[in-house]
Amino acid sequence: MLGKDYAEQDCALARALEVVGERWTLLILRDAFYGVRRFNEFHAHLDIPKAVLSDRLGALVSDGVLNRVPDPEHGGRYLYELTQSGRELWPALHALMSWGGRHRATNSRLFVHATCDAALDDDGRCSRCGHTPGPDEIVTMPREGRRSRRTDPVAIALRAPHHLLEPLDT
Amino acid sequence: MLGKDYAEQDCALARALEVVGERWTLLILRDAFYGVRRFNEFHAHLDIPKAVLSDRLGALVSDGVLNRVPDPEHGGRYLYELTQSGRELWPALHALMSWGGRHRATNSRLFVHATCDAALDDDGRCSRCGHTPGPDEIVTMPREGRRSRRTDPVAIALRAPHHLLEPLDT
DNA sequence: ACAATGAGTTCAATGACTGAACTCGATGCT
DNA sequence: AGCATCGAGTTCAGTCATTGAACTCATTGT
Repeated sequence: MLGKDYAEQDCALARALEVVGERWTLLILRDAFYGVRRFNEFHAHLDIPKAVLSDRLGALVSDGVLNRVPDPEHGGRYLYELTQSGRELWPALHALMSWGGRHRATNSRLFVHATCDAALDDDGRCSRCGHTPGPDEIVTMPREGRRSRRTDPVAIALRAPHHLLEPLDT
Repeated sequence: MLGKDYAEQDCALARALEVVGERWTLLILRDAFYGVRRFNEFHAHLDIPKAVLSDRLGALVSDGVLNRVPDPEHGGRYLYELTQSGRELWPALHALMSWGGRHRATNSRLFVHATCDAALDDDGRCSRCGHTPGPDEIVTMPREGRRSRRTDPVAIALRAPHHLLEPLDT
């Protein structure tokens, strides 16, 4: 996105969009909430050019939204994990997903409050207890009969219910 | 944004981003919530090239997020107004603004539940009654001592408290 | 020792964004 | 009536971002 800043807009939305407003960035963060942590997993699940993925991950790290940490199991590799500030993007992400699910209906996923086992409403509130859980208390799963047609390891792992933020097993 | 779609992502977020994910689009919608309705007001407040503004407004209209209606006061002119589906983007917009205000603090604005006269929290909930009002029940105003340095008519009109969705008087 | 995999970087071609100049119809002024 | 102005765009050349393919290089796996 040419000129990714909005210098003349002294507005909180413009500042937020300078961080998450570029093409692919919110999809990368969605995957991060789903538990994707490796470069190649992002690449396989997103069909994004590697150069762009590399650029976006770097920007998110320097904006403090992701952390790049050494992979304890493989020397020379790194994992990308959401920081606290990154996790606080969950409400915005969920609101956009809800809107997309309502108005551009495709296979939207279900989000469930783990401790109540009850679905979240469009405002992110648990339909049983009324609280608005953070991502660490949410389980996601495909809706009935709406499995993704993708066949990459991430898409397959996400066919089973999965706790947000927990590393995917691919 | 090259290839603005995300064809291989069968996901509600991708569908939403195909509508609101391009550069400038969410800032245009923010202005629409603030009551901006004319081409030139958008142009003056956003510092966006006219060709891009024209393209974005057209796309939002054909995506059913804005309506283009004849201006009753001026023949040959049109007004852009949020449709119902456009208004339902408010929670997503508010969530992004809250995040920007918290993590990239600049002059974020205040949003108040009109019937309670109490501020909204980061989840968009009224701090007095606990409801999550829609944009038609919200008043926005600058925070103390945080007036925008912009001098266009829209920025000036927004220095006074203003009911969302109501036409700005410029 | 050799091939394969993960995690990138480099590069040419393509497409989007920018700013300035131009158009065209509807008021507004004299 | 005639002229300038303003709103709402369109056109266009130059610049910059995105794409996809090819390349690198270190680390496993066999």
